[in-house]
Amino acid sequence: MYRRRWIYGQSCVSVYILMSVTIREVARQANVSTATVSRVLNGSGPVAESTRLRVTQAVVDLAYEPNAVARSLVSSATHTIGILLPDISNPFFPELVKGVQLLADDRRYTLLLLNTEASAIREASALSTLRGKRVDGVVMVGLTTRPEQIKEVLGTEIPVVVLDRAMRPGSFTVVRLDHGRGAAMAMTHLVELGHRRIAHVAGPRGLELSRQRTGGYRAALRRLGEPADPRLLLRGDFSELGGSVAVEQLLDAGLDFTAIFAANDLSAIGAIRALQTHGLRVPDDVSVIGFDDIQLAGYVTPALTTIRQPTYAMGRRAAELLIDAVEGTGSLTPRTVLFEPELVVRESTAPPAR
Amino acid sequence: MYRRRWIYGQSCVSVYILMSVTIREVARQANVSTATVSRVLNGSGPVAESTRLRVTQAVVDLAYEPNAVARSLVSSATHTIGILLPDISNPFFPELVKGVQLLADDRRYTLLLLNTEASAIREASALSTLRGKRVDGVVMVGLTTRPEQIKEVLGTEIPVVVLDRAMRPGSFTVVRLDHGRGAAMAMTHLVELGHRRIAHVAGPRGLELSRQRTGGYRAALRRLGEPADPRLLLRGDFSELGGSVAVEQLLDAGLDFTAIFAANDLSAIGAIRALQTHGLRVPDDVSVIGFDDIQLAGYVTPALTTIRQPTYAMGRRAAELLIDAVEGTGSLTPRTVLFEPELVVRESTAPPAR
DNA sequence: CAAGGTTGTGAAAACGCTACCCCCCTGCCG
DNA sequence: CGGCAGGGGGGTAGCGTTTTCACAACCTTG
Repeated sequence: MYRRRWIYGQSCVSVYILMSVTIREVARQANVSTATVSRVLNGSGPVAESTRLRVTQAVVDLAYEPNAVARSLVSSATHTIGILLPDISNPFFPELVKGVQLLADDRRYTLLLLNTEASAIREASALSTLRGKRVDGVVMVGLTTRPEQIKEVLGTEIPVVVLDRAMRPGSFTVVRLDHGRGAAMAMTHLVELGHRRIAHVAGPRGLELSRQRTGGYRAALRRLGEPADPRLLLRGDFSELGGSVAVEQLLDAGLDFTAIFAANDLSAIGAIRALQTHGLRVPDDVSVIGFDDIQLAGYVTPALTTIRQPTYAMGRRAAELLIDAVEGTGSLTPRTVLFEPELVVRESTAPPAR
Repeated sequence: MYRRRWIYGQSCVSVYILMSVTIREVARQANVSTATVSRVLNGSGPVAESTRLRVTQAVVDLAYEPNAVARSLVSSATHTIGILLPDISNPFFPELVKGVQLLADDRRYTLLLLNTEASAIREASALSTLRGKRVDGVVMVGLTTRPEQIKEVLGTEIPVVVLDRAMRPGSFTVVRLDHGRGAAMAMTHLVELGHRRIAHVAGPRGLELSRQRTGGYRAALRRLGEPADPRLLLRGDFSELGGSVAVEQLLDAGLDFTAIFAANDLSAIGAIRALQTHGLRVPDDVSVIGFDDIQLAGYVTPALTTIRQPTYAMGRRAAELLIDAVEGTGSLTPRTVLFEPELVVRESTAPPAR
C-alpha cells in the first residue's frame, strides 16, 4: 500500500511517500479479488455478508476513495455537468447557479463552472473543454453563440439546456422567463394606477430578451388604444447609466410622461437617480417600475416596484431537465419551458398626481 | 470511425450512431500509430513535418477531441481545481469565485464548484467527492471544518488554499483580509471625525473573523484611552435583522452614543433602518460605518461608508498560490497571506453634532 | 567505412476501474 | 443419486490515453 518514490534532494535521500491507494490494495488487504471489491462498492452482483464486511473494513482502514477518473473511463459517464455563463459576478447569475447546483447535488452530480465573458471565442473554447472532459451535460446561460456553432463545437452527443436566452425554436431545450408577460404585468400595473403617458427604457439592441420586453410594452399600449409615442421609447443598455441618460433625454425633450417602465432594475435605479437630481419625486411626480427583482431593488430609496424572475426555480428546472435526459428518463426534444414572472409592488409606483 | 450500436426499438431497427472518436481512429486515418498522434498532439518527441500535417488534418477531419478522462488516468493530473463555498448566492462570494476563475482560466485549469451550505457534513462529503475526482487542488472558502478533519477526508496529497477564514497557524496556507487592520481603519475614521462614544455590532460568536474585527474595535478604544463600555458592544449575526435588533437594544437602554461600527455591511444597513425608524438621522445624529463594501453599500440611502475588501484580488492570489503549488513551481508551506483593506467614505459618516 | 549519434516511428505496457465470462460450491428436485 | 440452478467469487479484457523501449534509417565524424 506504499510505493517507493525517489526524491533527489541535496543529499539524494530516498523517501517513502503515501500514494493514492487503489482497488488492488483493498482487494489484497481483504483477501479477495478486485472484482469482489468492485461488487461490494457498487452493489453489483451478490457478495457474502462476511466478505462484504472484510472489504468495507479494508476500505475504511486504507481510507480508500475510488478513483472517479478510472471509473468514468470505463463507464463513460462522469457524473459532472458543465455550466457556462458570461460572468458569475453579475448579481443575476449566482441565484441561477444555486438552483442548478442544488438539484445537481440531490442527483449526485457535480458542477464544472466555466465563464465566457460573453465572448463567442471564449464560449467555443469552453465548450471544447467540456467536450474534452466528457461532461454528461451542459447548461448554457445567457450565451451569444448561434445554435449550429454550439453543436459544431460540442458535438451532438452531449445534452444541452439553454437557460435565460431565447433560441430559434427547434434548436435546443430552453428554460426562460416569459418576458412578454412580465412586461405586460408591469404595464398593467401602471395603467391600473391610472398612468397613460408611459415611457420605456429598453435593453440593448439585438438581444432577444430586450425585444420581448419592449414588445410587451408596445403590445400594452396597443391594447390601451394609446398612440405609441416613439419619443417615449429610449434605448438603454441594462446599466444604471443607461437609465439616467434616458431620463435626461426625456426631460430635455420636454416630453410629458407620468411613469417609466425600465427593462431591468439597474436602468430603473439610474432613472430614479436622474429624476431625483432634477427635483422630481418618485413616485409622487413620476412612477418607475423595473424588471428582474435583483437584491438591490428592495434596498434603494424608494424601494423599487419590479417584476420578479423565479431565478432559483428556473435554475433548478433546467438542471432537472438536463439530468433527466442524461439518465435517459427524460428527453430533450427542443422546446421552451416558460416561467411566470411576478409583480412585486414596493414604493416606486403610485397613481399619477391629479 | 463509426461504431455500430444496436438500438432495439419497436421494430428492431439497427442504426448507426456517431461514437466519440478516439485516438486510434485518428491514427488509422493518418496512417500512423497512436503514439505518433499523441506526440503531435502534445508536442512530445520529434515528428516529421509531413507526418505532423497528416495527423493534424485527420484530427480536423474527424473533429477529434482528446478524451481528458483517459489522459488524466495516465497522467494522474486532471487540470481541475475544486472550490468549496457555503453559498454562491451570498453576494460576497461570486467576486471571490471570479478571481479564482479568471486566474485558473489563464493557467488552463477548470473549476469544480461545490457548495457546502456551511454544514460540516456537506463539507466532508464535498471533500470526498473532490478526492474521488482527483482534482489537482482545492480552494476552500469560508469553511467551518477543523483543519485535521479536512486532511482526514481529503488526504494529504491534494494541495489546499483556505480563502477568507483564519486558521490555526501552521495548518494551511490562508489568504484573507487583515480584519484587525480593517477594524482599526474604521475606528480611526470615526475617531478622526470626532466620535468618542462608539457602539459596535459584532459578528456571530465563534467565527475567527468576528473575533478579529471586534478585537480591532477593542484595541482602538484602548489606544484612545476610552474606557470600553461593554454595553456598547452588541452581538449581531451579520444579518440586517441583527443590526436592527442591536440598535433597538442601544436605544432601549438609553445609552449615549454618536457612532456605530458594524461588523459587516448588512448589519450596518439594518442599524441605519432602525435608527431612521426611531427618528434619528444618519449621519447627522448618528454615524454608521460597515465592513466588506458589498454592492448594496453604494446604493442604500444614505450611501454606506465602509471598509472594502479586495475580493477579486484575493481570489486571484489564492488560485495563483494553489496552481503554483500544483505545478511544483511553488510550495504551500502553511502561512497566511494578508490583504489590506481600504476605507471607502460615502454618506453615512460625519462629525458628531455639536 | 565502421562506430556512434540523431531522428522518426511502432509495439506494447501501464493508469485504476468495471463488466463479462467462467468456475466452484451447495442445496434441492426428480 | 445425478443434474441443475444459483449464490459467491476469481481472472481478465477492455476504456483511451501517454510513455517507455526498441528499432530502423539516416547523418556525422575520424
